[in-house]
Amino acid sequence: MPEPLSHLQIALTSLPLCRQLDALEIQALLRGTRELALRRGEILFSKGDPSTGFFSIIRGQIKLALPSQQGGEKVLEIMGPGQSFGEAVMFMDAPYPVFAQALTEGAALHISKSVLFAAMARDPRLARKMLAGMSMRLHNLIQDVEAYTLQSARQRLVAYLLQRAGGAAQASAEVQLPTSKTVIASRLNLTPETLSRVLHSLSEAGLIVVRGRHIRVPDLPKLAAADA
Amino acid sequence: MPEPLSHLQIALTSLPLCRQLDALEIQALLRGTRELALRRGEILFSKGDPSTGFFSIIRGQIKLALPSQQGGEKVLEIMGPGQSFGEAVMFMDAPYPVFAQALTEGAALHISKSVLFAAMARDPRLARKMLAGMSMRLHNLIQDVEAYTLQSARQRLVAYLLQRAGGAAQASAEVQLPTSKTVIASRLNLTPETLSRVLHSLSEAGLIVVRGRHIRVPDLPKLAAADA
DNA sequence: CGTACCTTTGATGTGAATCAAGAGTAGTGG
DNA sequence: CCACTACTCTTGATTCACATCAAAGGTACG
Repeated sequence: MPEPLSHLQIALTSLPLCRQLDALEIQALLRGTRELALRRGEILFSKGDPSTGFFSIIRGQIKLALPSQQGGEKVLEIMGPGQSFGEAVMFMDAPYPVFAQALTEGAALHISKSVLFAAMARDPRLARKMLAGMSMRLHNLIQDVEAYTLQSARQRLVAYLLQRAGGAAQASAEVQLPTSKTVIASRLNLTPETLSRVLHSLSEAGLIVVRGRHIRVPDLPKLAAADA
Repeated sequence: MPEPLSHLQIALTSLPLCRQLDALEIQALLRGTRELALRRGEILFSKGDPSTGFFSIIRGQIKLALPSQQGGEKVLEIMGPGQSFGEAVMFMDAPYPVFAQALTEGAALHISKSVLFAAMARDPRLARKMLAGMSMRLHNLIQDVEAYTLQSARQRLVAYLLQRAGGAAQASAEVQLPTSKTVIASRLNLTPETLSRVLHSLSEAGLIVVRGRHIRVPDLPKLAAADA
C-alpha cells in the first residue's frame, strides 16, 4: 500500500531535472532533500561558503549577487519558482563565488550533493540534464558579459524589456518588473538614478509607458529599433 | 598485434577529458576526431554557426570573442595548447554565441558531437568530467563579470598580472603576456590606449618593469596591495 | 501614522573612450 | 640586407556616458 505523496515529493518530482526519473530514484533523492522556509532578506549562503548541495525555488524570489568592497553589491540573477541554482559549485572544490538572498518570503528545496551524485552514477540521464542546464547558464552569462561590455545603459534596459516581453514578435506588450527598480538597476549594472533617467527618456520618446513596476510597450518592434 | 599509435591518438589520449578512459573508448572517439591545421587569423567558427562538436588546441593560440556592431570585437578568452572549447554549445540547440579565431599558426582537434554523446552514454565518467570542466568555465566567467562590473581598469590589470604570476604567493615574478597588448586590452575590456597608460602608471609607481611583452614584478604582495 | 526605504530630479565630477599623431617593431619582397 | 609597408604601441588633448552627491517627494508597511 503506497504512502500518500508528501508535498515535498511533489515539489521534487516537478523539477525539470527530475522529469523522466522513475519513482525509485525520486525516493532516493528525497532522502537528501530538505525544505527551507525563507524570510525576506534571509541569506541562503554567503560568498566563500562551501557547497553541500543545490537549491530549487518553490515560492518567492531569490537573488544571486556579488558583494563589492564598499558594502554595495552587484546582482547577477533574479530567480523565481521552478528555477534552481548552485549546481555548478558542487562539481568543484571551490566555495560559492556569489551569495544568495531571498527577495521575498518563500520556500526552497535543498538537495544534498552526495545523494545527487549517487543518483547520477545510477542514471546517466541525470548527468545529461545537468549538462543541459549548465550549458544554458553559461550561455546566459555570456549574453550578460556581451551586454555589460558592448552595450550602453539604454541598450541594456531595452534588451531587458524585450526579453521580459518575450522577444519583439508581438506588436505590443505589458511588462511587469519582477522586483524593485533598485535591484533591477543592479542586475543591469546601473545605478538607480541612471535607470530612472533612462526609463524617463524612453517614456518621453513615447516608446514605453511606466506606472510603478508596470511598463506598457505599445510598439515592441519600434522599441527594438530604438537603438542599433 | 597492436597498430602503432597515431599522433592523433596520442593527442586525444592526453586530453584531460579522456584521462582514465580505456583504449576502446579512445578508439571510438578517434573515429569522430579530425585534425585541423590553423593559419594565423583563421576563423574556426563564427557567431551564429551551428555546433557539430568541440575543439581542443594542440599547438598555437586561439581567441574566443564577441563581434561588436561597429566592426570591433570583445575578446572573452585567450587559449593555448591543451585547452578545449565549444563543449557547452553542443548541449543546446542554440548556435555559437561567440566566434573563434586563431591568433597564431597551430593545430587543433575537432571531436564530433555524435561520437562524444555515444561515448558519454557508455561511460558515466565522461559526463562527470564534462560537468567539472563546465563548472570551471562558469566559475571563471563569473569572476570576469565581477571584474568588469566591480573593478577599475587598474584593478583588472593587476588581477590579471597576479593571476598570470600564479597568485601572490611568491615574492616576485616574471610575467610573459601571451599575445599582443591590443588583444590583452580587449580581454580586460579596455582600449589599447588605456592599457598602455595603466601599464605606464604601474611602472612609474615602481610596481612593475615592462619590456615589450615581458613584465617583471619585483614585489608581488606590494602589487596585490596596490589597490584595495 | 510614522518611519524607513524606494524613486525621481538636478548639479557636479570623473574614469575611461575617442580622436589625433607620432614612434617603435616586425614581417615582406626586391 | 635593406627598404617598404603595416601593425603595434605610446603619448597628449578632448569628450562623454555614467557615477556620485544632494535633496525632495512617494510608497509601503509595521
